[in-house]
Amino acid sequence: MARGKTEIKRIENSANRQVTYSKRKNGMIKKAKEISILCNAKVCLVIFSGSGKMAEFCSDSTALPSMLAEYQKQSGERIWGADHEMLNGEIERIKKENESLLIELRNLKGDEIGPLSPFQLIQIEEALQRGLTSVRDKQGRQLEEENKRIAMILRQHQIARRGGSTEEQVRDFREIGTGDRSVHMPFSFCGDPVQPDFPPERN
Amino acid sequence: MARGKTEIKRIENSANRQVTYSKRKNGMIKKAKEISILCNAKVCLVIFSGSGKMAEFCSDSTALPSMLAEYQKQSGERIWGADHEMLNGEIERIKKENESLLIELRNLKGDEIGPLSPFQLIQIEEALQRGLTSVRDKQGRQLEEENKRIAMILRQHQIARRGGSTEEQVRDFREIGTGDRSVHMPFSFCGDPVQPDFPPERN
DNA sequence: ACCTATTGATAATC
DNA sequence: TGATTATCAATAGGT
Repeated sequence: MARGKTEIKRIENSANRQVTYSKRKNGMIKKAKEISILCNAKVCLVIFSGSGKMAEFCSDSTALPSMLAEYQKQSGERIWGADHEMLNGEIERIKKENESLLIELRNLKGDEIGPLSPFQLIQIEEALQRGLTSVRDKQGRQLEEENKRIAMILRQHQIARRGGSTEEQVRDFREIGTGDRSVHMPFSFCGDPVQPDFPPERN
Repeated sequence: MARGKTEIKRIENSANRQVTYSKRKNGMIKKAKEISILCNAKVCLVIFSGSGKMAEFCSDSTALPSMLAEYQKQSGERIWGADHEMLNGEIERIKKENESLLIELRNLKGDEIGPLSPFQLIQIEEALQRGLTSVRDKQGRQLEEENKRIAMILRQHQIARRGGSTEEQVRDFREIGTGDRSVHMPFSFCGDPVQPDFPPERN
């Protein structure tokens, strides 16, 4: 604007462009400050240079979110709309999935089966029966393994007793009963649930 | 800036303030346009007058969302953060809930019980047993009701036969066997699931 | 709104 | 970058 009228067109000289950018950027920020003070206005100014560096002035930075909300309302533009709506949709979807899982789970546990039809009840019954079979089968196999382990340990101790009972081997024996019960405790040691259909020992 | 130096302080005269706002607002928007052209910069300028009316200039309105994302990244400020993060948190929470429900459901169905401890297996077994009891109890009660219904209908037909068998009454009778099976079909008519612990008729 | 004296901004140059 | 300065552009106050 000085030393010759400035045409408003892209400044081709990169250095000049950079300098002009810097000056005008400062000028705009100054003006933004001024108008916000003089006229009691709220201003939000964000500038990105050609190289992507950002500068900003905001008359009340804490109010930026609500300003943007207001902006969105007044301009009708959806700024974060796409993102936001996607998330909301996702939540709805998952919640529904959740709900149906919960219902299925309750039904399997025998709750809220009041409104179910006989046919549905039969399906649930069959599912429960299959589950029970699987679980008991698994318990049976765990039991077998435990029995094998115990048998093996006993055998070792019999051998040890014949060979000469050392301190170490006695300690080994004690560990059987004091280990992590939730993992190593044989099934047959647990309270008194409904017993599986397996004989206590098969081999 | 003209006719006397302007102090940068709130203009108390409302009319003057309004005029100055209007002029400076236009000036700023012009400057914003100019810098965006001259320096190849991206500018987003949003101004709210004291009365809340909005004016804006944005060098590339379609790019506003990504500009705001960039703004958020560079400034570290959370623009839409509160809302957005809340939604994300919600999604995470529900997904976890979902996952655990799914695992529980699978376990009840006898799937993926490989890594479970004997103790866990017992709990599942008990849950299944309880569910089975509930379901069969329910089936038993449904069966009773069905039996009562059938008994009642038969009794009506016996009465009808004594009184004089009309066409309508015969049609009624046929409907018993062709109705919606999933709702009205007595349990005892269904395939051959494991039978409930109830006798076919109690009263 | 328009005008214009004046101030403020800034392009060119160093 | 920063300072200088000749110019141009913006605008305050009046109409």
